[in-house]
Amino acid sequence: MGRGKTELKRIDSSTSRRVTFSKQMKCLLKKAFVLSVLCHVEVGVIAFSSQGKVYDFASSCFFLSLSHVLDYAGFRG
Amino acid sequence: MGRGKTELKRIDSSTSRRVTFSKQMKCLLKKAFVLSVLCHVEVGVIAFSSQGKVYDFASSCFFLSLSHVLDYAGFRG
DNA sequence: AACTATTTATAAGA
DNA sequence: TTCTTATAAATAGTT
Repeated sequence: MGRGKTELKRIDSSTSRRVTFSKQMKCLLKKAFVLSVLCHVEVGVIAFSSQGKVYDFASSCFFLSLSHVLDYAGFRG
Repeated sequence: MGRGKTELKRIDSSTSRRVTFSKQMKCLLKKAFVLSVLCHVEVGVIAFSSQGKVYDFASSCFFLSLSHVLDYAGFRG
């Protein structure tokens, strides 16, 4: 989106990649939230940035927190 | 988006709710995929429709499949 | 299940 | 860099 289509490939510049991640991650979480409300469904999103920071959204306590689920299941580190 | 802003509340009509879910879910999964490629990060999305159907995306085998992770962790049914 | 007017997201630019 | 803006993408209501 924005000024000109972009290729579907890893962004080379680490600075651009971080900026894009920050912007798109925010919107992804928002969209998951909106979807869960409008359609009354359970939605969970989780992502790990290259810095190892976790970003997540879970629509209800059913998921507790997806990151916690992953911890519980031993799927991180 | 679309013709007129919508309220951030559950869509009453079950038909509209299903149509909206189908449309938005598709885009949510696409956005997660695009984010994972552009920014080279691990992303996972999972949702359960009111019909109990699972929709998910996982950027790599690190997640295996989020739905499998949840099964493994005993977080479904 | 396609279309389209409008909103939302965002890539570049300032 | 934080804000702006032109453009792409998503989408609500319509056909």
